[in-house]
Amino acid sequence: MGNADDAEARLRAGGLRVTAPRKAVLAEVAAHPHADADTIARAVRAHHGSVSTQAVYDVLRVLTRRELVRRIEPAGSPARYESRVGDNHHHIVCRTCGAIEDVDCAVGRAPCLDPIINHGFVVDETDVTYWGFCPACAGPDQTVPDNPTGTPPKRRSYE
Amino acid sequence: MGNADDAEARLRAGGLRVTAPRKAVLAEVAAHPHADADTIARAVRAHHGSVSTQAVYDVLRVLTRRELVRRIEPAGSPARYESRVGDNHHHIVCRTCGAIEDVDCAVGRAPCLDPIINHGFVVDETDVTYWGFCPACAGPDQTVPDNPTGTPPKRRSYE
DNA sequence: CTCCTAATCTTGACTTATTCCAGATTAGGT
DNA sequence: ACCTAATCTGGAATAAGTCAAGATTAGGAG
Repeated sequence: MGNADDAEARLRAGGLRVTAPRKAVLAEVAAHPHADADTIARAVRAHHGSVSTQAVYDVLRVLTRRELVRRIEPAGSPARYESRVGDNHHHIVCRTCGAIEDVDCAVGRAPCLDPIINHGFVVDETDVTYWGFCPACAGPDQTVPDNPTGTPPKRRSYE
Repeated sequence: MGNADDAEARLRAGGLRVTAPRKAVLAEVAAHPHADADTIARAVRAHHGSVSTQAVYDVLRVLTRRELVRRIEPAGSPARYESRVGDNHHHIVCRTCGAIEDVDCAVGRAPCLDPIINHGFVVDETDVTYWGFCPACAGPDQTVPDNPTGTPPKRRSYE
């Protein structure tokens, strides 16, 4: 998945100028699904040249608008980015460590759930986020830790 | 709904000390569903005495933990609070003006949707957010405005 | 191939939402 | 009526992201 040439091809396909920061950001988003902007910035600096923080945000914004990446914002977490686009899949988030995994749409194509009462809204997308505990945080017996003192939740401190 | 006496009763029922800021915050959350912390703080100051910003955040945190209010965090928006709790209903959010309405759970009780593939996660809650345009922002003919220049989206600038 | 310009990138300040801290105040059990 | 843990106050700090102004550059026109 996502080497530099692939990134370049996708940028051109999206009608975007091909620049070093864009190739690098797109490649790193593909390499680190569900990473936040800061993680992506550090990965880019590690594997490619230096980039300004602003460039990373600008690039992510453009890629998101052109739908080359998808931005997700789980409650209590900074925005995350992924290069799996176009299928409206959903996410499952660990309350303890913040780990995120993809979940295929439970129902069908986007918008995959129609609200019964729509209050006159025109709905064009449905976000579904599952909350729980990942295998590591739930423990081997799959029981939910009700408060593992000493390991404060990194994400979503409420609830 | 939610006058001061009612708020006091609910605080006691939740095993919490009854204080002026708590009664005031709880009453204002009930009066302004889906308001953010700042809106609630201003409403409290307008209708009750003065309160520190910190007290409002503390109170909202405690009320959330005791499940007297529910905190929701739509992407691109500050956290919102509502006093309708215990039924895991969902929300529909206007991309243009940020208006939020309740939507009854489409399937059943919480967690109302089981992910097909759960990656070993123990899931205990499902968040569903519908995105679209409210009647006012979609226009009387219910068509989606693809970019009403001059009225930049207040919330969720991406996508 | 060279030039030109809109698009893009850089640096650095700023905003928003929220939390942390330390000390003062107070609700409500004894 | 007192005592103390819980709560509230004011102010500083933080995280994530945006804004602004000027420098650089990709890539189409000639």
